[in-house]
Amino acid sequence: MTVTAPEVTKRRIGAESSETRALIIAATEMVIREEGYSAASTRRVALRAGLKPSLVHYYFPTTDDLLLAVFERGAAKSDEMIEAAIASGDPVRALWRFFSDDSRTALSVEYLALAIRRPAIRAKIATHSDAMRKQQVELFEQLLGARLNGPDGCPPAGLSVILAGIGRALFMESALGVSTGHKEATAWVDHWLDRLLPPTD
Amino acid sequence: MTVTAPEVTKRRIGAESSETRALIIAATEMVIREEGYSAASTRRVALRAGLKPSLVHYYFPTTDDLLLAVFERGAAKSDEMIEAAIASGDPVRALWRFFSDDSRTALSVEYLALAIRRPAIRAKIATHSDAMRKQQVELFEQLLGARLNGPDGCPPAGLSVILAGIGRALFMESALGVSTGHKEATAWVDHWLDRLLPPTD
DNA sequence: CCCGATGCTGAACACTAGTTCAAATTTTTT
DNA sequence: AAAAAATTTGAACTAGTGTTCAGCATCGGG
Repeated sequence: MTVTAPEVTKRRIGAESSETRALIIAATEMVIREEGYSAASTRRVALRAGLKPSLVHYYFPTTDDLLLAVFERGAAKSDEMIEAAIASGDPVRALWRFFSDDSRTALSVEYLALAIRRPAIRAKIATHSDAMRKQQVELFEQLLGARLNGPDGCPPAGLSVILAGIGRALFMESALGVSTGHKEATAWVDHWLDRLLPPTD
Repeated sequence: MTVTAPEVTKRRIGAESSETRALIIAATEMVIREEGYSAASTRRVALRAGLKPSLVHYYFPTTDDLLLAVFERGAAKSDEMIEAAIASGDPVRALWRFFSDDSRTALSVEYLALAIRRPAIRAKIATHSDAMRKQQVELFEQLLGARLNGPDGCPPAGLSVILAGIGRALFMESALGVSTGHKEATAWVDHWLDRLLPPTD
């Protein structure tokens, strides 16, 4: 007999499919949205979800496990939105709308902050960011190919960085309460996109 | 007798001019640089400076007081750098270099994060950001006035938002470990500035 | 009907943080 | 040198966090 697995006396963990588990993830996302990632402690999350802290740890042994799960869910949602944008009639502008969407950007900024301080999570977020960018590069290449080398042109990869960067800047400054120049920056992006990709009207 | 001031039995606070005070501020900035603003606790700062926690509180009754002082010092330094950029022969590119300077951007991103979660500090940071922007708008107006309305043009306020935004994006993504498209974005900015403001060579 | 798997709870431990304050120490003033 | 003022320290209190774990509850199948 004997043999079997040399399991290290694993602790019990709640099922992936559990409703409670989903509830915890949702509550965590809310907390992050409302109070920032640094408020996303297992205890606060528990309070928010109306559960006991130890139950949170039953589903997510460590806080990193929880945050990772939350990010994964968020990333999946964001991927869906991008897919939808790409599938739309005007993918570039849809993408720009995606980048300047406050609610999404709020989370993505929190994840970024999270990544910088949580090594365990950084890799996953970095990989996802990079994959998103590459996907966009391909899209831009197909869509704008010829035009990108014109005098107003911009390599696809640069375009992606620039749109994402401006979108994030607008959001972060708004959160701070600064908005000088935002109208102008937005108008410029619109204008630029119009030259790059004349509206088909 | 009596009368005098209705002082609320104020606690004693260390002198503004104290060396220890300066040391504490410097240590705090280091901690923020190396471990992020969330690591800037009075106790960690004390450890870092080789002092006792209570001494930190002698100079800065609350953590917000400390962070505010640190920000003020940082803002002053940043103002100096901007003044230097403006006084240089090529202010716009000097400013862009300022925005893409890693070491400065690192701090400014931390301050931004700080502001979003520390109401007591938000106002000061917001005011400073706005003042910086307005100063730049003026500069761009004087410098680029005519050209800004051309087909490639951009209102000065927009230009400031865009350069700051792209600079921050490049930094944050680098910190994360993502760099796809960075070369291209940087090259595009350089190219754009060249069209807007031909190098005087 | 019992039994094991699964879900959940309470209590506890170790640790970090902010803050206060009386007392000790050092420096400055007189 | 005595007195006053400024600086520094030690110890403590409060509060929050991550995490563990033994055990209670429940529930579906054998």
